[in-house]
Amino acid sequence: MNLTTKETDLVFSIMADLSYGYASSELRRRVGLKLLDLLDAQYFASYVWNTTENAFCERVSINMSDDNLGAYEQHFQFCDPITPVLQRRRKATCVSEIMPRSRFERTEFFNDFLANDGLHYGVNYYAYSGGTNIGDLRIWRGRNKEDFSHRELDILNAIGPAFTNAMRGAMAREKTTQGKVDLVTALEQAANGAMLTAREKEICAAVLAGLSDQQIATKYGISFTTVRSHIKHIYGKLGITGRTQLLSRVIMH
Amino acid sequence: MNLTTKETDLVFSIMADLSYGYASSELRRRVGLKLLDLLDAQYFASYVWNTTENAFCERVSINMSDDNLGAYEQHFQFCDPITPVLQRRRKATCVSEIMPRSRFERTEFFNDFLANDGLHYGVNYYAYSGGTNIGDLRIWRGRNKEDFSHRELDILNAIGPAFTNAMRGAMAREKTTQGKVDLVTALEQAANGAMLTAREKEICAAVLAGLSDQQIATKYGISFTTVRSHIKHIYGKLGITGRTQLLSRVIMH
DNA sequence: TGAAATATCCTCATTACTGAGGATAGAAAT
DNA sequence: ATTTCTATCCTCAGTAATGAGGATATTTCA
Repeated sequence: MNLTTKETDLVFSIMADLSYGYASSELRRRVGLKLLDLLDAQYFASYVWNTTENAFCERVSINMSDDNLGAYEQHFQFCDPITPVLQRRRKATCVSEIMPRSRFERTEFFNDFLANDGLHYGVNYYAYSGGTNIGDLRIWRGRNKEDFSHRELDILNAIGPAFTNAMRGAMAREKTTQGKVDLVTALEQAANGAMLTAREKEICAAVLAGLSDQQIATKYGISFTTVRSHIKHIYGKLGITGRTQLLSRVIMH
Repeated sequence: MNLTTKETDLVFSIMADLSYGYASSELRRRVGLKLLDLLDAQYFASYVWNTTENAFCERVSINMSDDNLGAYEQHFQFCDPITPVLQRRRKATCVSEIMPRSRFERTEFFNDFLANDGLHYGVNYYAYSGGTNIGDLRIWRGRNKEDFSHRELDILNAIGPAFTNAMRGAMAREKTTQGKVDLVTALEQAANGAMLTAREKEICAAVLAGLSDQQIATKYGISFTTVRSHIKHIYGKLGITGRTQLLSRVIMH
């Protein structure tokens, strides 16, 4: 398989997006836009499977009606004859690979949901991390188009693992409060190691929160000079000479 | 730019390698092998810059003599007229872009080291994470070949960011000092979000490392006022008013 | 090629921080 | 009961950082 100039540009552009460090939703939106162009498709949707609720959440969509997708989330996803099968696949899969076209077009799911928005030919890719579905790519073409070819599936399959990896990274970064908690525990450790008093720890945390000496004084209702005294003691105990060193000291041991 | 069948296969294969989760050295070896094929080159070397020792370490090489590379690590890297310049670039750069061929071929570095192993035309790519060089790709062609073309540089530049991202992930997995890596990735995110330039990211990282403005100036060999300029721009882009706020901004999002 | 972005350098006034020297009152430990 | 620790307050000299105003050369990109 060779790639045309336009395809090469799009593939490289997607690679760049996957490496940039976007948040998971922005990542899916950007990749979706470019995949539509790359695969000559018109409709894109992406969800993240929520294991606790057993449902698809965090919708990202392009060219699809919100009402229809709302209906999918509320109703159709629970009587969807194709997505659970597609979801089990670990590679890009056309709807037509798992259900004959004739039968598919007679389903309620197709007639009342997909066709409602003009979706006729679909291919899905599901990203997995350690057995957990962490996001998907659902690409659809309209009635006037044809089904996806092997070539197009190959392209999607090439991009798939890179997308999975990027989603994994994005979700790891989004795992809430991680940094904050780490900072607090790191501070606690450093403080205990250096025998900081309770008050000194408090001041220390305030410094790390980005407050100026005067702000700290106001916050704790003590005088500026008292704050300075505390900070001087903290520096002495930690063997540092300034607040920026405080951070590197606390974070990097 | 279009890609031939062979090139497409190699690009997709590299993408797969970059997403697989290999250790950093294995990652570089695999990518190196495929890049040689992709760029019609014969020699590959890759190092990771060690900031504490100010030297290139963790060699991975293909088709190059161990003796010669040993000499590079011991001696030539410290009197290398081209690599420090290439290293400062944030994109794939040919040796011929930074030094005229005629002058280059008269250097001791070329005659006693490179030509010794048959290396004539080279292109390098340096991966950066938050101002830190976390790995490189050095690709060389022999005497009987020609210099690398723009097209080949474009290909390498497309793969570059994905390689950087993969290296970042690999090193995060390998690093035991979790905090440091978290800080680096957090910085990377904040920097991307605020559209910081490469140089600004570097300065930003130095500030976070606890260096004073004067120390930063010395470290990068620029004037104190230039550092101040960069920092001023960083504050403007991030909407903050001081370095302690920078800390809380980067750490706590 | 021309515009925009980037990296580099500069001054000057002001503010914030650091280091070194105190003092005092109360709590905790020996 | 005395010492040590802690929290609070103070001055003052010196250093570092900030904000606002530039300038210029190079690189990048449309």
